[in-house]
Amino acid sequence: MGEDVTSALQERGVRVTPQRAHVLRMLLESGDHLTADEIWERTKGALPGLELSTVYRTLDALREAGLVVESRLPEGPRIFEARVGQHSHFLCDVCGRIFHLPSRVDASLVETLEESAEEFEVREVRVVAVGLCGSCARSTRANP
Amino acid sequence: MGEDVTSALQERGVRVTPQRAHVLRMLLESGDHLTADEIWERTKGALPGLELSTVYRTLDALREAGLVVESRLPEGPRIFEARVGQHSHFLCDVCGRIFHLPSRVDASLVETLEESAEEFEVREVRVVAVGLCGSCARSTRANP
DNA sequence: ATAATTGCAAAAGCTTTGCACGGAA
DNA sequence: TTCCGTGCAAAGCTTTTGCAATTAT
Repeated sequence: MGEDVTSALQERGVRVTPQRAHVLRMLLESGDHLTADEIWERTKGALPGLELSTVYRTLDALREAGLVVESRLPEGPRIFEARVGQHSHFLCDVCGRIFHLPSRVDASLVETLEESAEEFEVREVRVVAVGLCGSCARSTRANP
Repeated sequence: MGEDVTSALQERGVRVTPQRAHVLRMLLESGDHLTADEIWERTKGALPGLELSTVYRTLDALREAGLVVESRLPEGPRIFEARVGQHSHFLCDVCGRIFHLPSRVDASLVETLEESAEEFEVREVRVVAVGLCGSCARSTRANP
């Protein structure tokens, strides 16, 4: 598994350092959307003396290499995740959890955009939908 | 025209102050997407001693009243605009200009989302598309 | 050997907050 | 009159940067 991370970095022409390998592996294994600070908290145990500024530089490098994606929600600091192929998010108002929209939804959104916004050459679409997730909707109906 | 701004504020139960009236009128008249700092620069002439912190508090009040909308692009500070009914944006990579997507595009996006993301109750959708606007696309083709 | 990366420390940028005074309702 | 909004000053949080030592290739 550590091998995978190392070769992923090498293939992208990114110099392999313990910091980059740990951060990337943690993001891949957790599958979470995390702030730089949270990533720091979760990796500094394994990397004595790791600095938050190094986390930011590491994330920059991973993002440039296409291994990590960064997003901004309506509030709060930036969040980072391992790249998984699509980037649209659903943010639950109540529990604060972040979901990926199913990729077919993502695809339809891009399609819709490209069909109707002929003036523009779309390179990238970032969607953040906000509302109630399934479980919060159910518990809201149960305890109104 | 100043009357309109004043009554818009009153109708929403917002106390009318010169700061709030000027900021709202400027946003309405310009139709621009502006950072707090830019709003400050554009209104301080008419409002001697206006503080940037007051601009932020003013924008908070106007946003809570539903008169102003705030967005975050992939980079840079938040931007604010007078509420116009839809909020999806297209950001040109080259010239940096921000466009509103046609509202039918907005509507299709929400529709697409609600049809396909049945798990979620969507309350709000924020879209930022990034790419080339019409005029930048044309000049790129002209000077490659 | 060479160039890139890190730790450390400091600063920069954006935004919020506490308090006392002045202004709107 | 009563409460809210503002100016002013300070702090807070997130992110970036300079530099010397260290490390990957």
